Order: sequence, then C-alpha cells, then structure tokens
Amino acid sequence: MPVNEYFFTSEICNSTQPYLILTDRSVKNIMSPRTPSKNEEIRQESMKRIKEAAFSLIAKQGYDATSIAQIAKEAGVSKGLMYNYFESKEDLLEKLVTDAMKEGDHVIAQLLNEDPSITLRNIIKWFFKELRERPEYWRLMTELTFRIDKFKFVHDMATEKMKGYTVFIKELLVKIDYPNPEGESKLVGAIFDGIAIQYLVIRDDYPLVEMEKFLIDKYCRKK
Amino acid sequence: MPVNEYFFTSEICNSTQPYLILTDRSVKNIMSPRTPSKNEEIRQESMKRIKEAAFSLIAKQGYDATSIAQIAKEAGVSKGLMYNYFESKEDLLEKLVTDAMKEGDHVIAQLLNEDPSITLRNIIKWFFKELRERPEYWRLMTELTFRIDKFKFVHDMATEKMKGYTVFIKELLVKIDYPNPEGESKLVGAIFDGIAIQYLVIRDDYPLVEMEKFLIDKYCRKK
Amino acid sequence: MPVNEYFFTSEICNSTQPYLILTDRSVKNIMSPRTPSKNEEIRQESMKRIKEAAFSLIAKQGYDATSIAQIAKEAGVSKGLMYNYFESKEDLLEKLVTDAMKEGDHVIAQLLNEDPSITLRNIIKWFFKELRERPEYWRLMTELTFRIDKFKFVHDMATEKMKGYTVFIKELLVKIDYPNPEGESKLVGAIFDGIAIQYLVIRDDYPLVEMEKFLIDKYCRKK
Amino acid sequence: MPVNEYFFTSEICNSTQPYLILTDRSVKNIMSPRTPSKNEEIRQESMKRIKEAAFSLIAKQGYDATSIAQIAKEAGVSKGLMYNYFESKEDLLEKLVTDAMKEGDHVIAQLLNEDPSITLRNIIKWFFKELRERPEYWRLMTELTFRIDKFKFVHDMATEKMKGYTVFIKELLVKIDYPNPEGESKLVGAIFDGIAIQYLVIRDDYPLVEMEKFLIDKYCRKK
DNA sequence: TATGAATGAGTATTCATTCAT
DNA sequence: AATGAATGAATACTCATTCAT
Repeated sequence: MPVNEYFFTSEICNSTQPYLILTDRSVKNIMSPRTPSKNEEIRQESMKRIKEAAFSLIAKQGYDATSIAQIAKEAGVSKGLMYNYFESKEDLLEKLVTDAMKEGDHVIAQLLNEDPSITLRNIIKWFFKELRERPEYWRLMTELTFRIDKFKFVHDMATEKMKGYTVFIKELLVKIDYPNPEGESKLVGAIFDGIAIQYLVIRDDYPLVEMEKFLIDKYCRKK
Repeated sequence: MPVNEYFFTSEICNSTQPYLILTDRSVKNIMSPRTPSKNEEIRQESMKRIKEAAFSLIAKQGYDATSIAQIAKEAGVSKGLMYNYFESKEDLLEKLVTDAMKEGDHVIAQLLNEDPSITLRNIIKWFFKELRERPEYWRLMTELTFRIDKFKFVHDMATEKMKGYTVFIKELLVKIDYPNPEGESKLVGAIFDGIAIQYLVIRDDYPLVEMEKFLIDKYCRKK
Repeated sequence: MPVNEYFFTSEICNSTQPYLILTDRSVKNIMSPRTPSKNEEIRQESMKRIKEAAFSLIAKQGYDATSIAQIAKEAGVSKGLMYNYFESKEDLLEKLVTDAMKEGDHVIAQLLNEDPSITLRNIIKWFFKELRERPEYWRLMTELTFRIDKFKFVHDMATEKMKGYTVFIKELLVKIDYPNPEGESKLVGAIFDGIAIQYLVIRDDYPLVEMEKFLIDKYCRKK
Repeated sequence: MPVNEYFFTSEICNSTQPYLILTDRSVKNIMSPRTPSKNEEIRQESMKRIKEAAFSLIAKQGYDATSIAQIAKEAGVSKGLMYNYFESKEDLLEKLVTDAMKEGDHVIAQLLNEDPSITLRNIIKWFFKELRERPEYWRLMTELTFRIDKFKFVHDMATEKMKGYTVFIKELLVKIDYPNPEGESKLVGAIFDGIAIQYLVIRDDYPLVEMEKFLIDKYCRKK
C-alpha cells in the first residue's frame, strides 16, 4: 500500500470543504486560521456534546420538560451555539431519534439463521439485549410515538417498523409450524411492546430474565 | 404502556364522593348566608365541572398542552376558583387520576364468576370494551406513566396495581389448570399492555376484534 | 323625563356582561367580587396606559426599535398584561393606528363650504393643523407606510385615503377654474406629502407658517 | 421623505476611493508576505464586495431585517472580516450612506447649463431618472431618514443638503423670472419629496411620466 | 365563594459581536 | 488578512399562580 494513502484520513476525505488542496495559501495558513478539518473536528465535538446532553435529558424528563437552556448548560455550551447546529428544538430531536435508530438498524441481518427457531431466538435475545442496553432510547421513542400530533415523523417510523417486523415474525412461525401464526405473530408484537413498557416503567422490579427464558421456551422449543 | 395496572386495586371502593361528608370545617361555617350543605353542594358541582373539563382536555391534548385558562373556560369557572379546590395544576391531575382509578375498582367485582374461565373471559372482554369506550383515558394514563420524574404518583399507583393484578390472573390460571401459570400470568399482563399501546397508537388500523377473539380462544377455552 | 333614566349610564348599558341585572346574587356581591363595569373601567384604564406608552415610544423610536418590555415598563404594567389586551405586538400597533385614524376621520365633513375656495383653504389649514398637533402620529404613519411587506394594513389604508383625497381636490380645482386640475390635484397631493415629510424630519427649522400662507395664496385666491 | 436633500452637497467630489492612498500604516507593514499595495488592493476589493452586498440587501429588506451573517454570505466573506473594515453594523450603514451621497454629488455639475431653464429641466429629468433607476436606494434613504433617533447622521446630512439645494433652485427661479422664487423653491423641494414618496409607496400605479411632463411644463417653459 | 386583572419567571429563538487560530 | 465557532443579551410571547375585591 503506497505511503500516501496514510495522508488521506477518513476525516479529510469526508470533508466537504475543498480547502485542503495544498496551495500556497493553505500551506501558509493565511486564508484560513483553522484548517477546515480542524473546524469540522470542533463542530463534531460540540454537536456530540449537545446531542448527548439533549438525549440524556430528554430521555429522562421528556421533550417538553427539557428546555434548550437546560441542554446547553448540561452540554457546557451557550444557548446560541445550539442554533449553529440545529435549526430548532424539534430538529435536534429529529436528529437524535434518527441517530438512535441508525444504531439499531444494522443488526437484523446478523440475527438470521437457516434454522427459523434459532432466528426467532436471536430476535428475542436481541430485543431483551436492546432493552437492557438502551432503555432510555426506548423510553424516549415510546413517549414520542404517543404524541402523534406533534411528532408525526416518529410515529410514522415506528408504525412502519412494526409492520415489517410482524410480517417477519409470522413467516418464522409458519416455518416452524407454530399453530395460528397469523394471530400469534400479532400477539408476539404485543408481547414485545408490553414487556418493553412494563420494564421501562418499573425497571429493576421487572423479571426481565425470567420473561426472556419464558418466551424462548414458548416459541423456540424444538418439537 | 402499563394499562392493565389500572384495572385492579387493593383499596376497594372508597367513597368516590367523600367531600359530601360534613366536616368540622363546613359545620362551623354557619355565618355564611348559605347553609353549609348548600355550600358543599356548590363546591361539589364546581369541582365536578372542573374535573370533567380538565379530564377531557388533558386526555385529548396532553398535560402540558392544556392550560389552566383553557380548563377554566371549558368548565365555565374562573381561573382563580380552580385554586380553591386544587393546590396546583399538578394536584388537579393527581386527583383526576385517582378518581379514574377508583372508577375502575368497582367493576372488577362484577366480573367475578364461580367458573374461573368465565371470570377470565369477562376480564378480557372488559379490557377490550374499556379500550374501545375510553381510549383517551388510557392514552392519558399511558402518557403520564411515562413521565416518571414529573408524575411519580402515577408510577407508584401503576406499579402497585400491576402486582395485585398479576397475582389475580395467576390464581385464575391455576384454577383452570393452564400450564406455567406463573410465567403465563406475567405474559398476559404484557399482552394487555402491548395490545393497548398498539391500539392507542395506530387506532383504526389495529385488529382489535381479531385480537379479542384470539385471546379468549387461547386462554378461556374449556379443555 | 322619568327619573330612572339616570340609572342607566352609558357604561352600564354598553356592558356586555349581563350580571348587572339586580338579583340577590349581585346585590350581595357574592358572585362577582368586582362589578363588571368596575372591571371594564380597570381594563380601559390599563389599555389606555399601554396604548399611550406604546404610541409615544413607537412614534419616537420606530416599531422594531421599541420592545414590548420597554412599553410595559413605560406603561407601568407587566409584560404579561399586554397580552391580556393585545394578541401580539403587531395587533397592538394595528389598534394604535386605527385609533389614531379615527381621531382624524370625522373632521372632513366640517371643512366643507359652499364656496370651493374656502373648502380648499379649510383643507389646507386642517392639514397644517394636523401636522402641528399630531406630528408623532404622522411620523409613525409615514414610517409604517414604507414597510409595505410587514404592515400591509397601513399601506392599504394610506393608499385608499390618498386616492379619495386626490379626487376630492381635483373637483374643487375644477369648480374654481384652476388650470389643469388633473395634474394640479396630483401635484397638491405630492406637495402635502412633501411638506409633511420635510417638516417631520427637520421640524422646528421648517417654515411651516410660510408654506401654509404660500399654499393658500397660490390655490385659494379669489380671481 | 426628504429625497432631494441627497442630490446636492457642499463638499464636492472628495475622492470616493481614499483608501488607496498609501498611508503610514500600510507602508510600515513590510514584514507581510504581501506587499503593502497588494494588501491594500485586497482590502479595497473585500470592502467593495461587502458594501455592495450590504447595500443591495439593506435596500431590499431594510436595515433591521438584514443580518450581518446575510451580508457576509452575499459578499462571500466571513462574518469576522466585516469587523476588520467596519466597527459595527451601524458604522457600515453610515459608510454606505456617505458613499451613496457622494455619488450624487458628481452628477450635479453635469446638469448645469448656461440657460437656467435648461438646467432646471435637467435637474427635473435627472430626478425622475434616479427614481426609476434606483428606487431601492431612495427607499432606503427615506426609511433611514425617518429613524432620527437611531440614525442621526442621516438626518444631519439630509438637512444640510436640503438647505443648499433650496438655495440653488431659488437662484434658478430668480434667473428665469419665476414669480415668488423664495416660496416656490421651497415648494419644488416639497414636490420632489412628495412625488418620490408616493412613487416609492405605490410604484407602478403612480403616474411618473405624467408628473415629469407636468413639472417641466410648469417650471421650464420659456415665456 | 368567586372573579379576573395582574404578575413574573419561563420559553424558544435571533444576531451583532468577539476571539483563538 | 481572514475565519467561523462561540457567546450572551435581547426578542416576543406563554402561563401557572396570586390577590384585591
């Protein structure tokens, strides 16, 4: 691999700014006091701090109850800076949700197995793992989903995901000859939501481990 | 969305109208041009109108989006009067929720039957009936439950109810020799909550009738 | 005239509230802590103070440069109160302008005379009188008229008034056989605006008296 | 709206580009990798672009509605750079207005003719030409003039120009034996301002051509 | 008991200006 | 000379709550 490959970090390559082309001006740092990549770094850092602060506060307190001032304080930046990166409070929320969804998006493919029972078990396990690892995210999504009028984008995302997922479960149940797969797949959907909700509300008192075992035993047992 | 939690309570049937009992305060107040009982009547009437207005508005719009001014207008009273009866907006909400929960308590007794299968069927039917008839109420309870930090009292009520309820279902399942009653009763709890939340979000697109039949068939069939 | 006529002041009769009908309740002042007319009085007083403060500040500084906070402070009320009476800052402005226009509306009829020369002289005199007595109002109107995009209502009012007025002048000039009444009436319109503008800007240094005499001499001299 | 004030000035033809003269400051700055004159060239270029962007935006949208960020973007420079050349947003405006006034100064000389009637006709024609070609500029000047408290410098410039101008017109009228030149010159000033303001407000509906002919016919006809 | 005028702390958002680089 | 991330004071507006009557 030629040495010069090292000169092109992903950061530089992704830069949307053309200034890094080496000209007299950029070499002498006359035109630009900070390099564009340095600036981008600063931007990303600030954005990240804002997003993290916003996410944890909104997930804990809810969207309305969390003020821009509070987020800025938590993130250690000024209120004004938030509007360099996000058009509005709602735009910030949308980016937060989109980010969080992306995190979970890639996994499904890895859960597939030629044995449908195992696929189903993987899904169940993944669901409980998500619940344990990102409870705040699911709490937030649930809250937002309930506010259809205000956050249609969340509601739409959620509804669509739910449909695709129910179909998928049904096909698995068909393959493993589970009785009444049509109704049962809808039931499984409700069970997932129900467990999530109860866990998100009562948390440590909820028998998450027991329920996980129970579900796997109920739906993934080899006949 | 813990919905089923609200169906059962340990404190059975406290008077829903305790204010009519003549307390020291109202008895003493005899210099008033109105008799104490007349006064109390007026109080009850005003309170009722405020609660009704508050409930319907909050259920429709959410707690934050509903202002005291709006409630007062809908109830046909002044803003100031509201603070004669309720210490704050949050206190009003608490009394609203408490009332609504008490209403649910009465019903349970009527669902009992010497045949546990029939009792269970009655419960399932009542659950779906509630969902159809008072979706706003359940939406409100769900919304509030998710705002733990702000409305701890709802969370506590919900958790307590859920426990009592799970025990009750378990006993029914034991009586009808349903396999694994311990886990299954928790599952039924999750199913109720799951169905409720899905229905409350997607409404008309949700197969409520189908799910009701499916559940009755699954849990109440005589072997 | 029957004595009871004296009981119905205009204030009471105009009240939109029916409470003044003498019933036990209103006599004993149980239902309403302040009489509706007293309330209306308070409202009018507050409104007046806000309007006066707003008018003088906006006329002096311009609309944008005058903040709600400033107006409230000048009026000696809280910011919040302003929104009891006016829907927005712009609504306040609109009411201000409408009020000011009303003040000047009635006069025209009184300027008419069977001798068109005298009518014209009356108009010219009235114009200079207005300029002397309400310069802030005309300054404000001029400023606002220039901001078509934002204050279309002012622009429309102004344009309409100008048209009617030009036609009126033309007819007068026709009657007094002034040469070229069509063009001359438009010129007179421009002259009025021009004098107003110059006076409103340089004020005391402007030869208002001299111009008034000059105009009367030029246009109202008996042939 | 004092428009005509900007047409004449006492300080005739200061260099419109005084910055190109090498000052002590730029001469000394020899450690720079650029020559001082090269630097100065860059300065001039940047300043010019900023001024042009600022002028067109402010003329179109008004002073308050135009942000520094917008100007910088339009000019293709950074916000920070603006503060190298202008102390503040208001300072930028002041320089803009001063520049624009100077531009007007040059023209007058070209309008002069040994025949005073022709000079007057030239002035009238030039006035209407300006109005047609640069209405935004005149709109801006008018807007600013009316904000005395905020932009006193505009007011002062305007007042001074008006005086010089009135004297000039008067002398022309004297030469052509127009009756009452003292009053009539002031009237012409008012007429210019009046026509300008009416045209700037109602634009296409204003009979600009008709008024131009009418004025020339009225004031420049050889007897 | 009942009213509603009044308050003031709170909200999201904007923007001229600063300053490290 | 030039940049643009960052600031913070200012903006219009909202609303739960108080209190004189």
